[in-house]
Amino acid sequence: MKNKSLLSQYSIRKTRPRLQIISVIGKFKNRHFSVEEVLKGLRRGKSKVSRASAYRAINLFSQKGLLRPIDLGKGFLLYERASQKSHHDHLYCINCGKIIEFKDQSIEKLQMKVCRKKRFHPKSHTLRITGLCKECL
Amino acid sequence: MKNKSLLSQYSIRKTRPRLQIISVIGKFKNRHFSVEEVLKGLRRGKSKVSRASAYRAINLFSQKGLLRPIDLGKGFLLYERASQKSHHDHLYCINCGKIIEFKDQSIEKLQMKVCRKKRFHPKSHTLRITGLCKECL
DNA sequence: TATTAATTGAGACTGAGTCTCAATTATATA
DNA sequence: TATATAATTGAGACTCAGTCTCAATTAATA
Repeated sequence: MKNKSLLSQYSIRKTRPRLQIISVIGKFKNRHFSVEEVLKGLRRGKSKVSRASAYRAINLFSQKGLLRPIDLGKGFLLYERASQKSHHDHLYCINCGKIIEFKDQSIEKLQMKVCRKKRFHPKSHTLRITGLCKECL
Repeated sequence: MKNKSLLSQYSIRKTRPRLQIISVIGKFKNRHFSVEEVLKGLRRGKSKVSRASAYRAINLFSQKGLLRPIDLGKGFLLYERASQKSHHDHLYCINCGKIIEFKDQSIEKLQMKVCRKKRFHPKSHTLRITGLCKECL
């Protein structure tokens, strides 16, 4: 079973709620999703996982490196499968909500340089550019 | 009166609640503050400004360019006087909560380059590096 | 299979922020 | 200065994401 081995791979104990959550997340493919969307997906599929457990599981998955949280400044977090792509940053269109991903090694390097200069030890960073995508102009 | 002229300067209609809010904000000096902190400051000073009005005023001030919101990913926004310093980004220490500001023109330029490549029209951006400051290691 | 430790569900709770709408107040004009 | 009009306010109910508690359940392990 694919989902079971996915959990062992990340040393996460296998429980029914967690497997159901993984399965819903699988349906999102590459789309970013919120915990509330996962909950809706569970309800649609008749899975009775509590709100508390969904939040707990998704936090755990993020801790363990299976998911990656994305903060678009919307007042709640989105998530994505961490393994599907490596770290990247986001352009976020205020008008249509589109998320454009980008990766820029030179920016990352300059960030490291800033940290060295300030003797700051980075754990993670968020770079989000908000504006209008080409379709929305 | 300094606060009154500050409001006219930004074409903001002068009302008692807004003047009281400006006065509380003045007391924070260069410190970043949340709306709830402003509310506390108002209560301490016996000013009876409603929660709704405080949020409305501070949003308006941000629109008009008097304040600048800062999103440290804490689940609520902080603000700072926009005029006191120009745009900058933040290092945020998870352990002690310290905020270290930095400005890096090369990073800004690379961001613009990314936007041009994606035909994206930036309105604002947030770059936040989270980690441990030198004191907290 | 029994033991032990981790996990779960229900729902109350929190905290930031928004909304409504009648009452108040600021500004523009006469 | 008085008045008309438009903007602003306050009270508190509400929303929404997320957390907490704790008894009951379930997973891993021996």
